Order: sequence, then structure tokens, then C-alpha cells
Amino acid sequence: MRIGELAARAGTTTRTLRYYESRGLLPARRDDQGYRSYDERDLRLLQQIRTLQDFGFDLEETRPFVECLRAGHPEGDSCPASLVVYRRKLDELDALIGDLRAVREQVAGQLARAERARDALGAESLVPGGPEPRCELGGQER
Amino acid sequence: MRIGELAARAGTTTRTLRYYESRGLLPARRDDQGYRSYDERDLRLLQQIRTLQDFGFDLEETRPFVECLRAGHPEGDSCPASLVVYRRKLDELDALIGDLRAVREQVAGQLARAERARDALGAESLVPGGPEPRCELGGQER
DNA sequence: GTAAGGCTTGACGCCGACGTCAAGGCAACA
DNA sequence: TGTTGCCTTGACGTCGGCGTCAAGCCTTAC
Repeated sequence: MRIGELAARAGTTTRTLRYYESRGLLPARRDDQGYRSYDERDLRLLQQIRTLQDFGFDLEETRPFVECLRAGHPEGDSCPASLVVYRRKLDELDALIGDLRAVREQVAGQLARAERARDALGAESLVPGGPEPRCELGGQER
Repeated sequence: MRIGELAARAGTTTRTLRYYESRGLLPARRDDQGYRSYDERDLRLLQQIRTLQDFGFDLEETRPFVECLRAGHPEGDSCPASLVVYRRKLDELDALIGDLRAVREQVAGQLARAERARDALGAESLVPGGPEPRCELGGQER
């Protein structure tokens, strides 16, 4: 099969396949026209790469899985190097999720505080002294 | 104060300040030498930007906060446009955290499955028929 | 004959938030 | 007088994973 067919079957583009080849991740044989030639095993490798990419693995992190498959193992994660990547990715995800949750709480707190302040200002306008400067920028207050 | 001092006081770099100015986020006056000149209010604006950046807001998202402060409000989030950004960021964070948690579970599942398979293969080597292909690539098995 | 479609390599574009280098100006200090 | 240190503008580099031309070859269909 040629590059266009492989790309279509994997739901990706020819540009992506050439890029993978340029990175040494998915080398291709050539037919007598000089066209890249792939088989079902290449499709399998490509699917492995795409699955991991969907998980947010970057290209280098997929390499152990691809090499594992190419070495004849039944699954891309049948080799210890792949398990190492899994575990490192789990740690990264846990750290990232933790950071994001902390940020989320910070932002939620800021929002709550700002809304309280706004409501307090709203009450102030019902009181002698009158209101403070209105926002003249950005906010559509219809 | 000049650009170097402001950068140092805000814990950032002169390049960053020039970049913010190029984006129209933090314009500077000029002294008679043509040097950028800042005051304490600019430091306040800059701190607002940096805080939001630390939260993962991109530059454009900080703009309403900066304009709010510049309009004379006591806080960057004293304007409705800023609250809109807060809420949108919360939604984005929730979505992202949800996605990452789903990915985390997927990866954890894959790791568990792969480890079970490895252990099953280990047991197989204690049994007639002998073991299957070993990994010859990548993994340091000491 | 020629147009269409697939393939080739090469190379520049993109995004965001700057880093880094170049060439030069101004001021203070030894 | 020269050196140091701050400032100026301009412009190219970075990172990842491709997108998007450009120019040209090969084959098949009309």
C-alpha cells in the first residue's frame, strides 16, 4: 500500500507519515517507482503511535512502543521500556492534574471574592454617597 | 523607574516588558533620553498580568483585568469582563481536568493489563514449551 | 494530447511567549 | 579616555507537530 492509502486507513495525513519517517519512527520501503510502500504491520505501528498521541504522549515517548512491536512482541507495551513510559506518564498526569486543581480552586476563590465585592458595591449605590466609577471598557452591560 | 528596575521588581525580564508593550498591554511613557519610564501603577498592572499568567491565563485573557485597573477600579477583577474571563477559565479547567483524569485512567488500565500479561509470561517460563521472544531493544534489564 | 490524481523532495509558515544576538547611543566612574 | 552598564530598535531562534505551497515525475482515463 502507498502513503495515501495508509494515511486514509489510519485517519491521518501523508504529511504526518512523512514527518514520522523523518523522525525515524516509521521508516518506509520503496517500490520501483520510488514511492513509499507500507504493509499491514506498518498500519499496526501507526495505530499504536496514534493511540498514544491521543493520550497526550509526545512522539519520542511512543518510540519504545513502536520498537517493541517491531521486535516481534505481541503488544507495544510488552517491553519494560514501554512500562517505564507508562509509569512516568502517570506521574506526570498526577502532577499536572494536581496543579490544575490547585489553580482551579485559586480561580474559583478569586471569582467568589470579586462577586462578593461587586455585590457589596451594588448595595452601596442604595446608600448615601452614591456609586463609584463604572467600567467603561470591555464589558457589554446592554 | 526604567525598564530594568521594573523587570527586576516584578521578577521578570526587560524582554518580556517590551513584548507586553508590543502587544499593547503595557505601554510605556518615555523620558527625555528616549528610555521607557514606568511608575508604581505600572508595577501593579504588571503584577496583575504575572499572577494571571501563573494561573495559565494567556496574555489576551489578562487584558480585561489590566484595562479594568487602568480605568481606575480598585482590583483587576472589579469589572464584569474580568468575571467573564474567570468563569470561562473555570469551565476550561474543569473540562481539561476531566479529560486528563479520563486519560489517566486509560493509561493506568493499560499499565495494569501490560503488567498482568508480563507476569503471565513469567509464569509461562516455568512451564513446558519455554518462554517467548525477549526484548532486545531499549529496556535496561540490568 | 492532456487533464486528473497520486507521488516525490524541499522549504517556509504557524502558534505563544518570549530568549538571544547585533549594532549602536547615553551617562557615570576610574 | 576608556570601560562598564544601562538603554534603544530590529530581527532571527526556540519548541512540536505538523499545514501548506512549489515544482516536477508517473500513470491512467478521456
